[in-house]
Amino acid sequence: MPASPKQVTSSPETGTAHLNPQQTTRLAVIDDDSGFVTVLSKRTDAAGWQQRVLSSAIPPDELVAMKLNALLLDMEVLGDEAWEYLGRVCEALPDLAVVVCTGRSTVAQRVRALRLGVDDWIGKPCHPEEVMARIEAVSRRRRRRTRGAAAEAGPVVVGELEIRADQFQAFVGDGSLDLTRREFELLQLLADTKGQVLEREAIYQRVWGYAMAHGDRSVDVFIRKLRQKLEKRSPGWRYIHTHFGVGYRFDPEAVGGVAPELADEAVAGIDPQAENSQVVHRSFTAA
Amino acid sequence: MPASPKQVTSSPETGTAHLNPQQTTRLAVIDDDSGFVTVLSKRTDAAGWQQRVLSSAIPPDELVAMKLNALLLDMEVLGDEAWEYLGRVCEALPDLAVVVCTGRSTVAQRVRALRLGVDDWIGKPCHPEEVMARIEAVSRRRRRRTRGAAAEAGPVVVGELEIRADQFQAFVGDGSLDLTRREFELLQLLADTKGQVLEREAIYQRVWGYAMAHGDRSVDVFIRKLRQKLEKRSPGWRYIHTHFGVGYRFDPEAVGGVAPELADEAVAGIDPQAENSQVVHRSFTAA
DNA sequence: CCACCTGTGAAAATCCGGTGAACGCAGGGT
DNA sequence: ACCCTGCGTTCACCGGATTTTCACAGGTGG
Repeated sequence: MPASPKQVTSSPETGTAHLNPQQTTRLAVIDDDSGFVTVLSKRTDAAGWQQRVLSSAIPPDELVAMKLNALLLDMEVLGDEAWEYLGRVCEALPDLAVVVCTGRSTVAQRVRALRLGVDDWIGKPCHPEEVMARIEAVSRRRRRRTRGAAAEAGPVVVGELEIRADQFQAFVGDGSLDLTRREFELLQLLADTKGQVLEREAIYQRVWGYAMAHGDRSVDVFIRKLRQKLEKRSPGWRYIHTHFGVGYRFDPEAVGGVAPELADEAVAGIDPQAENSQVVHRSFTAA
Repeated sequence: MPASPKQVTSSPETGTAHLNPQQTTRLAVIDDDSGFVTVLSKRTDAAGWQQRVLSSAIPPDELVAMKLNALLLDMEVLGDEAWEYLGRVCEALPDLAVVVCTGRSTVAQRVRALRLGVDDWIGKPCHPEEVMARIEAVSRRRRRRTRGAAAEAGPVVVGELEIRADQFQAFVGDGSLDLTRREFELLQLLADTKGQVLEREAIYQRVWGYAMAHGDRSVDVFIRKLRQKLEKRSPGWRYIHTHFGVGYRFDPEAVGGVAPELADEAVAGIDPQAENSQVVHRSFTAA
């Protein structure tokens, strides 16, 4: 019970590329050219990649469930809906590395695909080694980006909080907030963008790794959990502010349990009932 | 007491129909193939990219100083030190998009370059459009991550107003106007089209995201709310002008005892432009 | 002076975000 | 193999914030 560090462990990498630095590549291949697939598989296995081969397109939702890092596909197996499918996939999983490897193509087709969100286009025939190198190159940026921030130097301190990326945990003094992975990732994102108002979609996108479905309230729920844990360890500080109709903003501010001059008001206002919650940020405009 | 928890506001889907002045691409090209460079430049200029052409390698330090987004280079002009140079550049500027565009090459060379940190490798001859599309594709990921869609450029200042897209809010000095989301979007649209007279239908279409029903007065109501909040924080300035029978026009002008001549000037400069000659609003101020 | 428009207030209808709780899944332990 | 527990997702409900809708008053133009 006492602050047992629990954290990480669990949960396989949530798909979010955001916080999975070190992780083997999880690749899905949509192609029916058995020769090509076989040869490629041999290499990827040797490289320790996890791979799944599909002989036809599958809905973006299922791709999400696979928690992939990269997707390699041949336009030919997609048939007529190829473009529309590419568009949907790239939109739903903006963080997924999408590489097309297909036969003959025109400049116009390649440009169209690239503009649609595809990360690279390779013509067949091609060497598996180059395919892998290109997939790595595409994945690299994301990894460097996210990892850079994470493995970063010292712990980040905001307000009374100490966020330790190396522990996937946050502390107040020596007490752990006991955040789950998702909670931690959310907190880290917020802290990284301190002061900015983030829309729910943007938060979801960056923490969960894929597009938020209309009406999903996960972000709200996690914000609540975070607030609870923050309040528990660091009462007297307000960290997460709600911007009605927009999203949330992280900005630590000591809230006054202390406002002597307004004693009466304050005393009256002291309602022990935690219930109040109703944060209501109202930042600027002191008025 | 419930006096006024107020905050920003909301608005569902709608969205964002605004144009986003995406940050321009800053590209450096290291190549001595004048024909290629010329053709490419024509395209990049047309696309609004900022570009610098170099006929030989320059030290990474100088590349840093140029604040580039992308670097396009031909292995041939680098000579013997090509590999070593690529390595240094990729290491020194991890966030720079590095694309090689060169003549014949072997799989081994391409793989080597990609593993070294190069983001893409294109063989010459190639179509400039594809080169651009690939550079965009490489830059895309980083851009998405670093700046959410909203954060774009700095705050916009008009009159006494400061419109901060990253906060979904407008300020006068340090005081927030306390705009709701819809109000903010309306203000943003107006400010973006400063000086133009917008018809109600057009405003509705762009802020609400769908066609305005006949007889809907929402736009009028929101204009009133905006005017109230603007007046409250910035008296002495007139921002929204009514064009009878047409719509509204945003144009900040100091009003009041202070600089009459300025006001005249401004009014005079306005271009009626409405097809109906009749218009000619003349904002009833002066008196 | 007569149609039209636009400015206003306020009531009515919606939308939003905070909550508490139920579900389903997966890992660990027995 | 089975049960227990932690975690992430989904729902339904509720009070409060925001948007729409209305009816009327004041202005504008011809």
